[in-house]
Amino acid sequence: MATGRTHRPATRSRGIPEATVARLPLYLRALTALSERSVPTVSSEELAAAAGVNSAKLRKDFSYLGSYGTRGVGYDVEYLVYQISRELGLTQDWPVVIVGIGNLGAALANYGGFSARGFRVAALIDADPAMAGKPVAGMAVQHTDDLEKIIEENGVSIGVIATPAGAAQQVSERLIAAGVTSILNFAPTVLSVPDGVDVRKVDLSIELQILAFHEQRKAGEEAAAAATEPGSAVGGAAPAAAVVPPAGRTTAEARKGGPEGDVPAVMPA
Amino acid sequence: MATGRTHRPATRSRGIPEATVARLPLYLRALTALSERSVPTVSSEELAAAAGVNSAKLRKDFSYLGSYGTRGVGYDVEYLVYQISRELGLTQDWPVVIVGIGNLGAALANYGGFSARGFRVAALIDADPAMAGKPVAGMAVQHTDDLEKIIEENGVSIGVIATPAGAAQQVSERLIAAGVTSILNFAPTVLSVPDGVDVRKVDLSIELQILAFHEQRKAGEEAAAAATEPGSAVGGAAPAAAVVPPAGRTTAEARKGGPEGDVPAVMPA
DNA sequence: ATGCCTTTGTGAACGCGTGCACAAAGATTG
DNA sequence: CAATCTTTGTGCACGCGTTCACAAAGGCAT
Repeated sequence: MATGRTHRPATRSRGIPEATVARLPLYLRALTALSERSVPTVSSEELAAAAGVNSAKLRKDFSYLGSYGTRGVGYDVEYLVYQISRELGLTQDWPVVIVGIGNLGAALANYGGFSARGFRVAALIDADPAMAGKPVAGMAVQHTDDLEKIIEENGVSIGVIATPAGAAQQVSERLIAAGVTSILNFAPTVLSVPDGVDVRKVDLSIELQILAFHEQRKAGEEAAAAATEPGSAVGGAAPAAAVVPPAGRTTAEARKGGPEGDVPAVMPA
Repeated sequence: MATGRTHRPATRSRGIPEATVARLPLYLRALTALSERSVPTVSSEELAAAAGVNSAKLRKDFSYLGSYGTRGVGYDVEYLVYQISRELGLTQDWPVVIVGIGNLGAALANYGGFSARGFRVAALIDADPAMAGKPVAGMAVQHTDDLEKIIEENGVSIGVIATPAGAAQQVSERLIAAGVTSILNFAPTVLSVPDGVDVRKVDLSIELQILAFHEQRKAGEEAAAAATEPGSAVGGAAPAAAVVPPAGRTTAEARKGGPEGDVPAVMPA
């Protein structure tokens, strides 16, 4: 039910897999680019390449939306842009509030991609009285006291939290109480919200830590590979204590402690 | 996200599932908070609640790291902090460069969470000559011309891209050529990188679109529910339906009726 | 020591997502 | 119209991730 049509076979847009939904914006972006270049049609292979996914996956994704392709030809770009936009709800207007106008909040407010697709920054809200009235991205910052009023008057259902971690939970509660049902959280905290409220989080710190993990793993494998020369690989065992300095990256500080295999420093009783 | 890493069966005893890796930073954050409160031990149930996950999942996650718990008691907080930190590679120092010092790049540079855990901003890089030398977050911005030199001299293996979409691919190529093997991409573009390079993307626009999808779905369900009981209007913060007519269907003019035969009807308002 | 109580660690079942491979559908050409 | 070629749509199998449920393990009181 992209909309409220009740007569529609429930199998259509009701059950779109979450993984597919997450890729639709990707397809939409690629399609928009094609559209601007006035490309009339595109094959699943081409579009998949542009979106960085497997073509079979793309076709399956589109099959959840309906049969919008033409065999032997491909997909009509304009038509697909419209269908995906509609499915994602981008044919509507979504007023959004940003709470917490610090460095990040201000950057988000200035971000052009916001208004690009149906999203409109309805208000910027900050708890600091000194911020109130100040113009950010051509818009006066409003004080947290008016949060509820702003939400209700503008019919806001999506809120963006860019406050410090300590304030995030409370802000989310106020947003939700005022009627917000979707939150995009930039604060490094786990928000606990009632059922029916969607939360997506963007966490720089976590992303970096995940990258660091893989980076360390790569360094470990490199070291292990280098060690393959002398004695054969250690088999299924762990990268062992192959604490060989990463090849080619010997600059900077000497990496203390290898990838793994060093002895635990502390082991409490 | 990550592109490469297809080989490597990951069947290794040390092979930690990707999903688990993604949660480790979450656990670490919760554990750090406990540590600061001097809590000595924590049960899987408590920690899981703090991290917002299922306790069985948490125990299984930890089981990949080894048996660090004590039955009947729980996990030693300090010890676990250390183990996870080590596993994530946070006991090392990770110099990072941020490329693209616009609103977002500057916000990232000022973000405290960076230096918090082993990550150190080694340099801020921008293509605008006017930016060169300017201080941002207490650090002079450097020009893109010196990118390669900076990477090599500082042994940088992680790069953050905060440039406009158009510049991102080229920047990534230069970073990779200079030795970077992990990229955190904030630009709204799909980066194509060689195997062995990890890319994680943070895309505000995509997150919002995913939220919009669910928001629309919720509104549709509400409307459908309301339709069952005629009379009651939809309350809440559902945005006004501003349905746009289908874009010009140039090529497939005389196509079969519509998407599913229906023109986007306005929601039962 | 013995028995009870708490909590971990994990076997097993299930569901989701992915990718292969191919038949069917439509365009296109002769 | 028939043959051929291109590309979609999808059945199927596989692997990963999640969750349940429980036996084993350790602490603690008696």
